[in-house]
Amino acid sequence: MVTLADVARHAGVSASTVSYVLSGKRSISAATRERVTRSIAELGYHPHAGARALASSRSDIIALMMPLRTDMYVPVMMEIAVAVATTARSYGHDVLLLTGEEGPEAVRRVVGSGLADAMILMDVELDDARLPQLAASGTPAVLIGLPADTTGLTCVDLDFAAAGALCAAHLASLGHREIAVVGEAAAVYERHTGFAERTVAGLRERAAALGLRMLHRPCEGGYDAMAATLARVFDERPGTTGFVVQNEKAVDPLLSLLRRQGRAVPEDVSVVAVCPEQVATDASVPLTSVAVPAHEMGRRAVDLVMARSGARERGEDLADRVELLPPELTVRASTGPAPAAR
Amino acid sequence: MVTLADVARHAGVSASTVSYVLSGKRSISAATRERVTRSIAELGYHPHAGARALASSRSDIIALMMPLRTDMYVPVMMEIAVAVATTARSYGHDVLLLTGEEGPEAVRRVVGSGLADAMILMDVELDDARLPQLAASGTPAVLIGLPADTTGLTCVDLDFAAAGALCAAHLASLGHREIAVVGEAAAVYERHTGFAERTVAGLRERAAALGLRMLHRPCEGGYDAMAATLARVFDERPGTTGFVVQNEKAVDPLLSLLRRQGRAVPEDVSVVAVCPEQVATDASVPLTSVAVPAHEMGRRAVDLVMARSGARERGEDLADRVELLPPELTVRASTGPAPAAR
DNA sequence: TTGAAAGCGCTAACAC
DNA sequence: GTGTTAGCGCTTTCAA
Repeated sequence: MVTLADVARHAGVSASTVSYVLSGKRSISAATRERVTRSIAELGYHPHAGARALASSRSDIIALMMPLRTDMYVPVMMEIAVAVATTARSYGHDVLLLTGEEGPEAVRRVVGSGLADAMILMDVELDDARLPQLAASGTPAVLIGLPADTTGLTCVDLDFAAAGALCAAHLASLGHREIAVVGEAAAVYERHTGFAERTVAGLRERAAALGLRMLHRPCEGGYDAMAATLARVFDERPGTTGFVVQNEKAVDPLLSLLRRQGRAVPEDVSVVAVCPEQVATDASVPLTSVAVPAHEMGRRAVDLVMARSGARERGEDLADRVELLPPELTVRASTGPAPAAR
Repeated sequence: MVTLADVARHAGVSASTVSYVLSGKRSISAATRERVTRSIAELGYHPHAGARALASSRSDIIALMMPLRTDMYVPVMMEIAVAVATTARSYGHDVLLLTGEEGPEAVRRVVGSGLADAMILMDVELDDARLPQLAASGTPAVLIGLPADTTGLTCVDLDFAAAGALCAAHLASLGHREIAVVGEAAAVYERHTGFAERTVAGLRERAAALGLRMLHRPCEGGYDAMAATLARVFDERPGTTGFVVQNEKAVDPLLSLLRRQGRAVPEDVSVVAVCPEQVATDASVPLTSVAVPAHEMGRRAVDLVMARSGARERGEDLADRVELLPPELTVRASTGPAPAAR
């Protein structure tokens, strides 16, 4: 193995000089830098990660904790993870992948061993068991999602309440008076992941303000579950002309069922979705939708966690910071004027 | 920070004894082990990962390299990644997440720095640029997917050729004589990822053997692309009664379009899919399918890479090993006797 | 069954 | 602008 000492000898300088050329932490003459750089290339030197971590007590690794669950829309998780990994690289960091399986213990293990020096948690629950552990460790961390108590925490998420409000306002502006919300699986609400509730709260509030009647129904997703939900909706509110869907697995079934029932979209019924862009554009009717900005969320999470790490090294202490990304509604082919208003 | 020396002092033993209690590499009296274990717990000691890696030159980290692409079915990638992470933990290892973005350079960096001591590559292409780099580094590695030349490599994958053959045989046994294959996006074939070609090859061969006429058409997926593909198929082969789909994004559109055209599944047309179980069971008609065993692939990849690492430490050298998982066809509601045969 | 001690390769004062 | 040197916390011979 090629070591720093080998490079130093080859370049005719001391070890520390090589180290400083690499870290840029002190000024080096152009000539020396040149010689060292050349030696590094010639010998094919790579600094040993473990040795560096030991000496500097920084591993340059961010741990990313993912949920194991399957009731969430997986591509969003994946897009966040990829965004985290690529953004981390742009900061010269790598990403350690942890699954939720180990639970709070993983936080202790990874941070206690110095394996990672920062952490990003995905799919945070309102009352997440990992948070006390994290707070106690003092590790710079960023949550994707919003827990009940954000004191001392940094969080990133889509502003789901605003997203809900946006959907309600859009349908109202088209003259719809009765709308139905097809939500996530009941388990998602029971787990209190937060985002689903926040969307519904935003919808409800704006709907009330605009004088809309609104019905909210959780839905497991899939064809059969959607069929049952849809039947119930039209049974209870035959006058429903607008749908808001926040459940990727319910999108295709919903459109397919409406078609089969002879309800044209958007002539008879309008549909707005809260979902990733691709789901909206790939649907049988391109959907008017509020995008879940997965990539942006991953990127911001890394930006924030790096800022926190930097602050910590400078001895600053950071205030809580909750960053809610503003939703954007894109109008496509699935929404139009309410039938009565035409 | 609590160090090994702290534990040793607290337990009244030497540092090496603590180390050996932890590693189990030499026998320790029950009494001593007990004292040491207690001290570790009391002090809340966690070995420093960097120091350990430096002294032992093993990081206990497996690097997992994922593709960045979006034309693959993402949940499969994700399920493999989660399976890799959880299986790795059962071996006491962690997983470093690399995206394909850095390309071959990532292999050099991660292995050269001793950050990871083994590697798993996903979505390997027939002529993958990372392979020479890997071979040169001598790092224990396992590929998920099959390159053109597997000399000296360990690979895991579904036996897609056998999967194709199984689909052809199933349709033939039901009396179908003309079948159409809806494949992955053209880009997937152009990239020569292998799996798509292998499925088609297996289909073609068995179809020929059983006297089936077969048409193969790549498809981008999504509603519009599927509509165009379907029109062409029935235009060229009006007698087509069986479909094989290997494209998750085409499944729902295909079923939806057939329904709209008044072709009942499975009475008029049978459909077999090569896809994850969930896609098959969630479809509007539960699909007869050959599952892509994502979890199993991730798990086996870790098993094999750990075996390779172990062998390397014992100085053995391993022969090539290509492990093709046997496909299983599950009959559901989307296939039935060919109309003519009823 | 246990201890002593020599590194592993790098960083970061401290000198000049 | 550069060199010297003392660790960082652990593993592993070597010795007892």
